[in-house]
Amino acid sequence: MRKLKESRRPEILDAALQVVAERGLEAVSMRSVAQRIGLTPMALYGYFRSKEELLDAVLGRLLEEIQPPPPGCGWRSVLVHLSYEVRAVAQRHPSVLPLILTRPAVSPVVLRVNDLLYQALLAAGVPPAEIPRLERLLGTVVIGHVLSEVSGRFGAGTLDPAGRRAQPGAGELPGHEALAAELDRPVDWDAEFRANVDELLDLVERRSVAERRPLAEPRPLAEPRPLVERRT
Amino acid sequence: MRKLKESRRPEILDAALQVVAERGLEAVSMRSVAQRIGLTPMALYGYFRSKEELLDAVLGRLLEEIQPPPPGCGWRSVLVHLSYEVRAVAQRHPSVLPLILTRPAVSPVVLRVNDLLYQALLAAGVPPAEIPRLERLLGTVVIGHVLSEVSGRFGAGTLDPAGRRAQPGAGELPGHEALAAELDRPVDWDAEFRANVDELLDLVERRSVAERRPLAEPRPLAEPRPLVERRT
DNA sequence: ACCTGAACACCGTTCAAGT
DNA sequence: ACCTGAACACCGTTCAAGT
Repeated sequence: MRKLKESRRPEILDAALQVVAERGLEAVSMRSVAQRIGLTPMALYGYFRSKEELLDAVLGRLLEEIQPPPPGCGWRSVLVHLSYEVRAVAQRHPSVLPLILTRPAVSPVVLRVNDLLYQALLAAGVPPAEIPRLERLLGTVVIGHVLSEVSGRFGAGTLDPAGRRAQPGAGELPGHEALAAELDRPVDWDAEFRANVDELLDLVERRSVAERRPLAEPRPLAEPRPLVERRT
Repeated sequence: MRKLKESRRPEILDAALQVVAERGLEAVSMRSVAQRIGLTPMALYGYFRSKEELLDAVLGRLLEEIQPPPPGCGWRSVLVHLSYEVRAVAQRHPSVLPLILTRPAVSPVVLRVNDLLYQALLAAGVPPAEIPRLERLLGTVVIGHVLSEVSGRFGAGTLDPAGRRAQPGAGELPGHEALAAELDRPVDWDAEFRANVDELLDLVERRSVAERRPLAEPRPLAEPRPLVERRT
């Protein structure tokens, strides 16, 4: 297990992100990434042990874009802020997202975001025994929503709602019929995301019984990244 | 756009599922699936237009394992039942799951499950304007939880909680410290899943104001599949 | 109607070698 | 210390042909 080089890692990750942005996640290959910065595919193996590791690092690189909440926020604003940040990062890099539920995210940034969540739930007065579960539920809802929105599960293909209802093999769909008017309405995803987060935070609030705990001042979530000249 | 053959589709899907079960999702290739039933890779293109289409069909095949709720259930039991069914299917085929959030699921089964959800929410007395969002939220939580559980996001790699806290580059983690006792406890995922579903259904119940609507008797969700002899 | 064979343009990764 | 070149064992898919 050789030691990995560090020097050009950021440059390589940027190249990978460019490939994803321009040609999609499946276009990312050791060959395509290497080519973009004038290297042989094999050169990348000095920096990452495998393609998997490279992709994990790409995901970590994205999460570093998450901004910490502004100082002086209450627990609820902290949670709202972080949810919106995650969604914003996701919308900036839609094609990379499928990685997030497929690969375990163990970068230091994830840990620090989780820590902010824990602190906020403590500050909300949630009993400690309930906090890990509520933190996971919150994360699941935020990530699940964002992923569904960005990668097609909500879209349900190209069929409009009416067409979907009339699909062959579907048979009788009394629920769809009763809700036809609602289902044909276009969806405001921004509003839906806000409503979901809000409702979950109500749920959190209802769980709080204990005495509240003060929130620490937030600090930057990631080290400032080294600057890299791009050769495009 | 040629018409696709039907005859041996079930046989091919079974072969694909066997490959996934034995060697994982990445081992599924036109070559490996074809080989398992004594065909040339090219023969599959008579039944599926591409590997993508084959994988979509595999996902559809899984969803057909979902059992409809027993007759005479109240709306709440219907929703609980369906959540547990989805989780059970997921646990039976863990490696196939990543497909579910990556590919839009438009099989007739999805439609019929959605329809049961709509009917249950109507029966619960939720105002129609709220139902599509709540249905999506429910789906997101169930699928998100199951996926996280099965494909590693909750696992967070091989590090135990204590080891994770001590990771290099993590810095100060006051939230983790305050919750150390809780975080070191092993998690009962069954209980956590039940608690999440329960809490969401409470949330649904709090949304119900209108007069309730009777539930129709549930019917089978999928046609019984044609029998296929396996040649192993 | 259903399937095969050869070919094309790709993959990730190993190993030994080059400066 | 950092990178290259050739090679291996794979991919999905097209096209023309075979029975």
